[in-house]
Amino acid sequence: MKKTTKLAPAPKAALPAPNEPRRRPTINDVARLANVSKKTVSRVINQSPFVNKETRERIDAVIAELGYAPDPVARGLASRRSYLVGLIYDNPNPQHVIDTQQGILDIIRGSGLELVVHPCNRRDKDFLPGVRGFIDRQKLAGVILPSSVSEDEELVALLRDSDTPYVRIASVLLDNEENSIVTHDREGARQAAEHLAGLGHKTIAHVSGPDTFRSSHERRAGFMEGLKAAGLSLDKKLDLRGAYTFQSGVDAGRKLMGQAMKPTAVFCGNDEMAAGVCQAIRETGLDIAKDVSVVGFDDSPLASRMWPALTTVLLPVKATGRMASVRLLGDRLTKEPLEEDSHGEVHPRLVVRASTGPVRPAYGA
Amino acid sequence: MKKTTKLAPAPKAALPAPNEPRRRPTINDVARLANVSKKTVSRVINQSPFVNKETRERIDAVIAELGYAPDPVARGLASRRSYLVGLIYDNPNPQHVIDTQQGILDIIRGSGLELVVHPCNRRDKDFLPGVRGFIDRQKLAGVILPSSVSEDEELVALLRDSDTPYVRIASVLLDNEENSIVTHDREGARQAAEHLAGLGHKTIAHVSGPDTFRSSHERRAGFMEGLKAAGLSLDKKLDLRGAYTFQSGVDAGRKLMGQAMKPTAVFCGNDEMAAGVCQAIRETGLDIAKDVSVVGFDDSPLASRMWPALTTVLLPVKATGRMASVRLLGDRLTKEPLEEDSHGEVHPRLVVRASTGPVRPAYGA
DNA sequence: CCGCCTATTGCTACCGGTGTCAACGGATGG
DNA sequence: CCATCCGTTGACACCGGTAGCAATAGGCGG
Repeated sequence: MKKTTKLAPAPKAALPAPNEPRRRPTINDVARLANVSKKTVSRVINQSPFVNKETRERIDAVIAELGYAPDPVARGLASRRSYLVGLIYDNPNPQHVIDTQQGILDIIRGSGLELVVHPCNRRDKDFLPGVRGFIDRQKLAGVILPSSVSEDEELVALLRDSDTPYVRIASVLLDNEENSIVTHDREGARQAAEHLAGLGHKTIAHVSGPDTFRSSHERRAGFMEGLKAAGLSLDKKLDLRGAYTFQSGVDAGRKLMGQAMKPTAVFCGNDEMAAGVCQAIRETGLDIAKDVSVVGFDDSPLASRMWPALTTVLLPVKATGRMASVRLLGDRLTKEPLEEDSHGEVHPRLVVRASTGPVRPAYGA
Repeated sequence: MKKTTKLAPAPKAALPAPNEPRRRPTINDVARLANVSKKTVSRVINQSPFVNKETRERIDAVIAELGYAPDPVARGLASRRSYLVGLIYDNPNPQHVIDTQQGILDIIRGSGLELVVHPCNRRDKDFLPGVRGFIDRQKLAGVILPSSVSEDEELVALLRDSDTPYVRIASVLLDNEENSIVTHDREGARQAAEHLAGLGHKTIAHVSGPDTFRSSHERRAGFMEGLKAAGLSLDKKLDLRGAYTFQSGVDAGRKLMGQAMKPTAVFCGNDEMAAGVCQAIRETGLDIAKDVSVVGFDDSPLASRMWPALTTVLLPVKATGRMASVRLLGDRLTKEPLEEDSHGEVHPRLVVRASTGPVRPAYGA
């Protein structure tokens, strides 16, 4: 490429020192070579419409030749807005986090933006100060709030205060549509209930998530709707609360299988708990599906790897990450987003696998 | 918010506008109030030893009063080094990524550093350009390379070139000790082999990972060592290669169970494949543990949630993330790292669960 | 009493961009 | 033919820090 240092007495080199160790080109280099002011180069990189076509082309050529790329740090300082997108989350259901992350990255890849992950603990006393520090130190381009934190109004207030754009992902509409992605968990749960009712189950239990999450309520509500539509109802003894964890599923399952009124089917608020319930059922020597049907929610990898594979409600988490990114950054993205990523909502969908089957008349009541 | 143009002749306010909308304090504010130059304030925030004790205290007081925190973006621009730590990964075994991430975050929390995640695809043609762009745009404080990319010498060369500090996490020592975390996968695999041999198994199969990963070889080598120590060897027909994926485990399992020489035990290169093998075994109507023992590697959440719970080799991934961060950032961290996080290596450990049992004489050969 | 050394501190120039506003040349309209 | 306007462009200050080096002030040995 460059052929410097071939001849001994560097032939009256231009100002940049003879053996300058390959410095990144700056906007000044571009300006000099294109014979314009740096302001005009700035206009070009920012797609200002007030630049003469020829000038723009000349500058673009120089940029290409030099392989110039603007320094996001410098831009950040000058424009008071960094090129970082924040993902704040709590309660890391790892798969959920990864999927969201992946969705966001799918969208921002190539746009010069980067993703900063910032987990937090809402029960921690300095949760808010911590997040506040993060937010106003980094002057983020935007923040994405997945369901684990999207319901925290204090957090959202913080973002509004600091004038940071954000998008909330939640099971229902919490804010205005512009900055929300809605997952309609309720619909998925209804499908689960209908599926079980359709198989003839009448004694159906529910293990819900912690009531600090809206999604727990939504999933439970959807489940109730489904039952009701089938002319069924949920007995108090079959209505348990878990914590979205495997262990809480085990506990709930044991309780259910240890009592007089045993369910012939269980709908769980997520797959983790469903796996726990399955374990409890097995401990009693019963079979999944044949004796007791189990339905989960999320369609985590676990669901398809279990044996029997878990019937569950697929929640397209990755898609929510993509949508949230598009909402947040629409204009700043280089490539046009796919049409499917521009919606503001996703709809869960029942995936029938092997953990559910027709009710077994002999068993139970 | 802003109420300009309300009163006609702005009443000769002090220089900071009347209703300045709560601006973050800058180093200049601190300097002015402490009656020193900004350079001295800079010295204080950077812990320079050349500051008079009293001066330092006065400045610290002002900083506390103002709640001042230096702007990482401005610092980044001036010092040509950002306050961002990069995590580059490929082949996202989601759990692995999350654990590493979590480990890193445990360490950098509170230190003002943030974590930027940057997945990539090594098979992609513009993998290197992509990463290069990322690296020299962001001037990262450091980069952590988990096992999925730590073996890529081109990538490492890139980092060296751009003068970016990095730490590689790998199953063996690839570089110098200063910038490596070694996981000694081999030891874990040996334990697995010994465990199976100890249960009386003689016809033991191995499903290894793709040979593009060093870990595949290490795990296989450790397994062989264990077999050898027990006076056993690995039959060619029982030596299969998978791809670290669930489906490849299913395929391998079907092949194993479909051939004449059936194993009484299978050691898999990771838990995903082990789960696949379990599924294949079940498809043939056989029982895990009772008929065929299965051992995995990683101790992913899946392992403990399966039924029967999977005997596996626990790899402390989160700890590797912590160690890598300490290696990378040692001095820049606010809190002293725990002693346990300052080592450069971890050792895997066999976790015996329910998927392994004594060999069943009647079955197999 | 003076020159030199050391401990502190400040001045000034950047880092690599963006924002404001004035300047400039040709086209237009009166 | 001149004032105005539009389309373009550049000069300059500034974002909030850091870096290099000079400046200042006592303290000390000679």
